[in-house]
Amino acid sequence: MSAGRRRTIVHVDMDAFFVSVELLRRPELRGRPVVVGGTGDRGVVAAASYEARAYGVHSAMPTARARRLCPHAVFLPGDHAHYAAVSRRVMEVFRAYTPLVEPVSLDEAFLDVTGARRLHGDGERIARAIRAEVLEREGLHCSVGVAPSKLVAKLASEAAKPRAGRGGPEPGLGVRVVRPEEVRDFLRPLPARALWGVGPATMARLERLGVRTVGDIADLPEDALVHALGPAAGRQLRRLAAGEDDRPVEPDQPPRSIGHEETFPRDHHDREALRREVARMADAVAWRLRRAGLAARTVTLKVRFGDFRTITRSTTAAQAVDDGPAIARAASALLDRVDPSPGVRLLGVTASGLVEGAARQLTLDDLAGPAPAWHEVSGAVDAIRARFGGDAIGPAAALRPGGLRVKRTGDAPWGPDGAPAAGRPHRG
DNA sequence: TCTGGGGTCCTCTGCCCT
DNA sequence: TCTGAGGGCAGAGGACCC
Repeated sequence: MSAGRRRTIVHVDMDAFFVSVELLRRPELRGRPVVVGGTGDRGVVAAASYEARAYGVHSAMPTARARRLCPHAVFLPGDHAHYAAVSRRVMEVFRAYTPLVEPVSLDEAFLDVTGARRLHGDGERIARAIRAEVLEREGLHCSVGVAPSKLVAKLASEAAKPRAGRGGPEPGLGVRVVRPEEVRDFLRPLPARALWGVGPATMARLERLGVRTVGDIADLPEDALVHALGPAAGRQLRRLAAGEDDRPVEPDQPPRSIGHEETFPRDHHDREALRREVARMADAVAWRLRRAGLAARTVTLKVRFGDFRTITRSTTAAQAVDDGPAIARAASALLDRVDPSPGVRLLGVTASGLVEGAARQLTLDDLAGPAPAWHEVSGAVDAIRARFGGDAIGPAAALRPGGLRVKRTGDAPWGPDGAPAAGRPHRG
């Protein structure tokens, strides 16, 4: 974006999205406290209605605590596939105004409407039109911020949101516009925690410098921030506090990693049981990779112990893969480097170093042994899942107490022991 | 009170290569 | 042949976001 051209960025944030979608299916729950999220002993709240928020329930709170705070709330497990379908339709509404739509999550997106103003009117007009259209088409409310940058547009949409009052939801502005000349005055009184990148750890360091508000950060010398937070974070925070944010709206960002992790109802101490979980998760990750047309070079195993200590172990191979057995082999070898005896609470498998799937085919064709040809097996698995659903088929290793069955060597970048079979790529 | 699951980005360290 | 500097990558961990 050229410096001379003033941008108009819109941030749309759906109000209590998961809960609102559920209420469309179950209108009899309207006006009642509703909580969507993990319903097991170790679950957390994904979304709470404004009626539930009035009792102090909020997202990321352990479900057990939410139950104590609001025992008469309705707890729903959540239906991610359905929310994703609704989200896709909402995003299509946005794209009718501009092709520059960057989804942040299922319920949030940035829009660069700079080039759409001639056709659709100024930012505020576009924001109100989008709100009205989302409500008309999907029956969902959203809050919209309009500003010259992503940071301020996001904070503006937050300022436009409804609030949870004792007597129920209190409506917000719906649309909040922050004009360029208003940016500094808008930012200064906000809590420092409102800035992108300021979480609990950074806030604790800032408090030691006497910082409470965004204005306090803007008034600090850059040296002090760099000393407290490091060069990258310190300088970035100073710029944001001054309202300087030229990050573009970027549609169609390819994923950097695809992973799957699960917290177990009870801690696992047995390596073979964990190996079966690894095989299952590797298969799930591989399926998602193939659906995205991607393959991965790096596999990371994440282990969280009963005391919440979390470690990661990763390995990188020269060739990218997208089949479950190869990813499972790599992750299983990483698992061998971990002592599960203290009790494993969570296990995760993540694929990164992603490349387009076409590059993968070359290497797999080269490396796959005469039998089985795993890309063909994977294709068959995908076809079955497409027809009968994701649970219709899975890796035998995930079911059999006998553990992961290892293929003969030479069939993938990770050998039978899980070590990269083709060596490290040339470096330097 | 007891902490999900999906991610991104940054920093630091060690290693390898030039 | 040895040594140090510097760059780049891998691996690990931390912080953060929704």
